[in-house]
Amino acid sequence: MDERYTFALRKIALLGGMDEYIAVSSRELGETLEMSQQSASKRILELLELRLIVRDLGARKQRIKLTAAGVDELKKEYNEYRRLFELTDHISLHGVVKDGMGEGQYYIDQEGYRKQFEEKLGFKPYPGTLNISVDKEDVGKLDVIKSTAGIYINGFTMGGRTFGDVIAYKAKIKNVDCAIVVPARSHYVDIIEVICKYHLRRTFSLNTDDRIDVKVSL
Amino acid sequence: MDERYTFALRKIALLGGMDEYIAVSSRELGETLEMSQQSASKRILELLELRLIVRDLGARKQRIKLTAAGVDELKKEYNEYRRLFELTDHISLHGVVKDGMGEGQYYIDQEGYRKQFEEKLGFKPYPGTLNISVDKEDVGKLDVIKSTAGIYINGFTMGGRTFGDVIAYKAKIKNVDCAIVVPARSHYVDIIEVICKYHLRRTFSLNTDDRIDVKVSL
DNA sequence: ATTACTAGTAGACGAGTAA
DNA sequence: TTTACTCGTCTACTAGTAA
Repeated sequence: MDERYTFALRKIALLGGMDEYIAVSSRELGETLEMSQQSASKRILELLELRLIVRDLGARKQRIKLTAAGVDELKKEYNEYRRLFELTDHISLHGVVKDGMGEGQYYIDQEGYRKQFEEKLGFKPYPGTLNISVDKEDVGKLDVIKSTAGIYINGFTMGGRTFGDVIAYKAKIKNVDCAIVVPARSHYVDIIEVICKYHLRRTFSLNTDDRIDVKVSL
Repeated sequence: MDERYTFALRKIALLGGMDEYIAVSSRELGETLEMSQQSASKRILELLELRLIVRDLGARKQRIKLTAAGVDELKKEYNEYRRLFELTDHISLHGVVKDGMGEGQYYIDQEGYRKQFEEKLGFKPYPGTLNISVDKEDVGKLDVIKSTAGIYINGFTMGGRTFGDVIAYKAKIKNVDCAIVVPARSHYVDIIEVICKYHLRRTFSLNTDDRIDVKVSL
């Protein structure tokens, strides 16, 4: 991907073209890209050809918008910047305590997981998980966390029931060692489950909807 | 700034050249930039000329590193991406309560600031500021906040003493309206001052080093 | 191996202009 | 006003090669 294209995409996005169609003449785009109207017009044609933008060529003024592919290009570059500026040795997730349905305990208690947690994490988890609803603005950080290695916990079958692979990431809540656990094959999640040697709710006197921070190690 | 340069800077940074000197031959750089050895060599000379990188030209292999100016260029672009992907209608700053030296009160009490606060923010600030040491990982967000408009508070001279321009940004702490205040011509800061109608320390029973979140509106 | 010069060239750009 | 064609220029690139 030529940086000329991502540059143009970024500037179009900054003009608002990521969410909806925006009216931008080739002259205007030329100004923001610091090039002539002719070159900007050509750039638009190139981006259209690459299917990075779509256009609604009205009578007076064209309206353009990034396609999903165009947004993906920008996300790719954004993630490069995150690697440069955000990742130190941990990522902080902010959120609020939520009620689990008790299914956390059911999973943790499974011998197939339990043994691996002890072996690979170095602590015997308290039976039950602390559920945290991650702030909307921090949900993207989960992608970054998932792009790192983590500790692979193999799934198993037990009495005809299948328990999938999960990945654990070592973490801390106020200096207490714990781990967040996510399904290996998971889509979008905004609730994380935290396991710990201690009963976290009791240890920190947490109530539902209390704010809490989790520092995930990388 | 030509996107060709920031592209090269970003790739060098991803190779580790943001923190320390890295050994990269012009051939290698050419590979990562998808260009010839000759062009990569030229690009390096250009970046050197612009003082965006520095070089230690050893006998066998050159070692290069981004300068502060080079890192700033990347930060600028990073902030553009943050605006695209992170910013909804607010930015959350996380940090801990710190002791001010009482100078907050001294400034707030100045009639020159006081009147403008009341007029432009819509509340009469409690005399005194809450100082918050922003988490290291959130300090970068201050740049993003500063890149937005904010509410300009003009400086003034009073008894031979000059009080500089400051910028206020409306914010909330746990749903209580407040504002963060930063000097208009400020360098790097990691402590923010919060003003509010109420005495925040008392209202929220805050002690020094307590964790706290501030939601800055955009 | 390196880095980086010179020379030649492909292509990106802008001016002029049509629709 | 728009968008976008053709065409001439100029520049950013690569190949060849020196040090």
